[in-house]
Amino acid sequence: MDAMQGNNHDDVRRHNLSIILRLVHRDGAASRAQLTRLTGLNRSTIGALVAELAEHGLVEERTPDPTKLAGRPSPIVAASDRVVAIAVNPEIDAVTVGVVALSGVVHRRIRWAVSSVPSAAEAVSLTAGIVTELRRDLEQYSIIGIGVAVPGLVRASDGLVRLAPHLGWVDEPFCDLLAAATGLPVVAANDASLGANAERYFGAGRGMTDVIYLNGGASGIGGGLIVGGAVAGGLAGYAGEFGHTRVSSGSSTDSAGIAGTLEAEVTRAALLDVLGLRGSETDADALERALLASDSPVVRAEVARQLDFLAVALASAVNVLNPQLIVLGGFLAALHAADADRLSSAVGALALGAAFEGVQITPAQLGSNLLVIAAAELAFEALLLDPQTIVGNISG
Amino acid sequence: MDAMQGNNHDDVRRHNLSIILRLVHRDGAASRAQLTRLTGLNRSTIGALVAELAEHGLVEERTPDPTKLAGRPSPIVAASDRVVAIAVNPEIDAVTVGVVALSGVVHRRIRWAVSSVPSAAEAVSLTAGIVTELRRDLEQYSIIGIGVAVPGLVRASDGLVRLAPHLGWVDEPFCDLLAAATGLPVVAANDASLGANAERYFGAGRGMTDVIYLNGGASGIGGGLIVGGAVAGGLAGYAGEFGHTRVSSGSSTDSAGIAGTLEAEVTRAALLDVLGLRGSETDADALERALLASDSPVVRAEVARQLDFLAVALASAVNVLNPQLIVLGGFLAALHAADADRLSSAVGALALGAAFEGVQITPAQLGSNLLVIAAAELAFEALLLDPQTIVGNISG
DNA sequence: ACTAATTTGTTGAGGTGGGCAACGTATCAC
DNA sequence: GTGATACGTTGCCCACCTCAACAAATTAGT
Repeated sequence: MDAMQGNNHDDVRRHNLSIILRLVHRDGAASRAQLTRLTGLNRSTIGALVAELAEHGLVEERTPDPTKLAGRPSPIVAASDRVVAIAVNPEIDAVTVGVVALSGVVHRRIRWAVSSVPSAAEAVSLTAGIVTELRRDLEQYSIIGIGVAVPGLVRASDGLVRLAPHLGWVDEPFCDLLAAATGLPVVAANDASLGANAERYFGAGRGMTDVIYLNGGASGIGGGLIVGGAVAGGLAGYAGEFGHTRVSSGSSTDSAGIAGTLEAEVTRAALLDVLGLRGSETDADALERALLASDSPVVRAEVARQLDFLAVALASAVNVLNPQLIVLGGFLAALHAADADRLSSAVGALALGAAFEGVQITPAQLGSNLLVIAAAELAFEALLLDPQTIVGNISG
Repeated sequence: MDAMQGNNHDDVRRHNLSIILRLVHRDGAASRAQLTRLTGLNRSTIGALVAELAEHGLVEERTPDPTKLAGRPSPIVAASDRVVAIAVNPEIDAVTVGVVALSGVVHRRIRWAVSSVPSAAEAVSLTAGIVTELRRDLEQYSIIGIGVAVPGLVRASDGLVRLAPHLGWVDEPFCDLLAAATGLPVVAANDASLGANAERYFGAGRGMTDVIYLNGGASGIGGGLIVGGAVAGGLAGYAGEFGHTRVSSGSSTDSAGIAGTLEAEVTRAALLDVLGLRGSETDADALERALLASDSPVVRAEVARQLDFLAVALASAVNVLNPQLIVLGGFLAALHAADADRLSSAVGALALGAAFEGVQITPAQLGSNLLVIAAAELAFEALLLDPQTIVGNISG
């Protein structure tokens, strides 16, 4: 019952600043007049709030757009390009570091390839090096903090990486190490959960409150949930592991050693195999093109097989969560593109009619910027929650 | 983005009144001193807020408990016994109507048996009759409204009963009809979702934020979710249908005609069958006693078979939702009691280690009062959200 | 029993911040 | 130009929370 907190006047101010900053961050620039309508606040209040945000450098006021409407034009309020978060995404073959502005602009994206799977310590020192370099270039920018998208289970309470199977990390305090190395606040979460959130705000699920996101990677299937408008993390932040849902009575096992699961039956490797492609040379787009181009019955059969298994997992999720949107990323997007109708009708046959009513299945939209935007969003969260306090602690 | 609302001063007052009323409603009576600590508000503010709630008759202040502590004793604030909601639960063989006070006391529970499955119109007129009767007895009570727990899918936006398979109701505007017949505000939701909420606040899941609730009834398995501290309804309020999760490749079908689902494999009827019992004569307790008393290998095998299938569904749910508690009601509680260790280890074997860490599986606690409390809670929600406004609209 | 210490209710003053209304200003239409 | 429209700006008001001082009710110690 810790959420049972009383409100005082400071909370009102904080909440109102938070809402305005969120609006211009998530939905893009808006005129002051639009903000008054969206928030229901008085226009004099909006004026004061925007002035305060502008004073802190969080938003900028631009000259009004010509609107062809009568009346005094309203200045455009836009999230700052100079307030940035650093996004980090360690993977088996590279560490990606990005710089994303509060305005949504991706200033930089640096993919630093590594020859062998990086240990946590290596990833920290590599990242810290890149960050030091970046800070020299970003002297007139304000760096809010670092957000890390980890391909594994991250404990929500303290950012400890409990298990990142592909990286071989177990109980690595990546956050604390990186914070110590850079002196910046660091927050981490599961990559797929962050991806779900990013797609919800900036991609295919814009404005939606109940979204299921599944991402198919080279080594497994991860996912994230938006339930009732909030990222569902579960007790410890491990929610969203759709890959280990049982979908068949087969004996092939997944990365966790569990048999008959989605991750065991639906794999990128099997698709590449029937297509005669090499994984290392085939990105998501190439796979999709190859699938669409092929008319081999073997390929079609494998696509159908995988789609039917995917449908089992999705149908269960639809029954349990009654989402309005299912977003598929990675090779699952390619699979979906190969035969969208089959997937949709298979899910429809296995799900309750009412729960599936109005459910859309779409590919992810954010592409290669997804995890950069997603991780930066995590770092921005503290600022969006409390613009006044956070901005006070930043150099400038 | 409709949730992007600004806060003004009225909202502060409303929020603070709401929080205090919620605290004394959900966690029982508390002293003013405790309320100051829990809310973080100033004690003078608490005094004013409690006085306002007391003036409206929503809470009562009692003489302090002897606490053995130094200092001036703090009066106890308790939710009123006289402010009540009416709970309604239509079933195939009866309509149950209850009267529950804001204090949590169940004043009445009337189970009106019917000889044939009631139509929506019959259930409405039956309920309205009982309510009229009750209102005569409850003249000095304030009736907040009516909450209905429906064994089926209820559209969240308007309370339309989309589908209640066992009752044979399709698109029945039960809420509107009952509201017209009684003149009271009526809200409805799925019985299992409401049950999950009630167990969370008043039963096995007290104070928890991520709970999965599954209820085994005579004709199927329903469920509800608490995700991140809120009831997860999904887009239209249909979330929680665990019964149709696929758990086997068998061909037996469930009530929706889908094969190999939890509801098809795990049934009360099959348990009664191996026990040689009649369903109509066996309530949940009797079933549990019979299961515990039996040492027949046939019974043990059936219990094991059903538990293993239940484990498949629960493991998927654990992976996806990372809950802290799984609550089992109805015949699933009996099944759990018959061999709790088998269920727990089977789920553990199929779920990711980290996600299953710390997950408890327990039987439901609220027993026969569950749905009465659950439905009343739904009716109370409007009052708890805005004590000032709602109480103004009530007769007294 | 009396005093000291402790905790809490009560009261009145103070201040923060949003609403409001009047006024000023920038655009469009004619 | 002139009017209409829409919006920013300003000063005042007020709701409501905090704070500090004081009063009240209890326990512990002598």
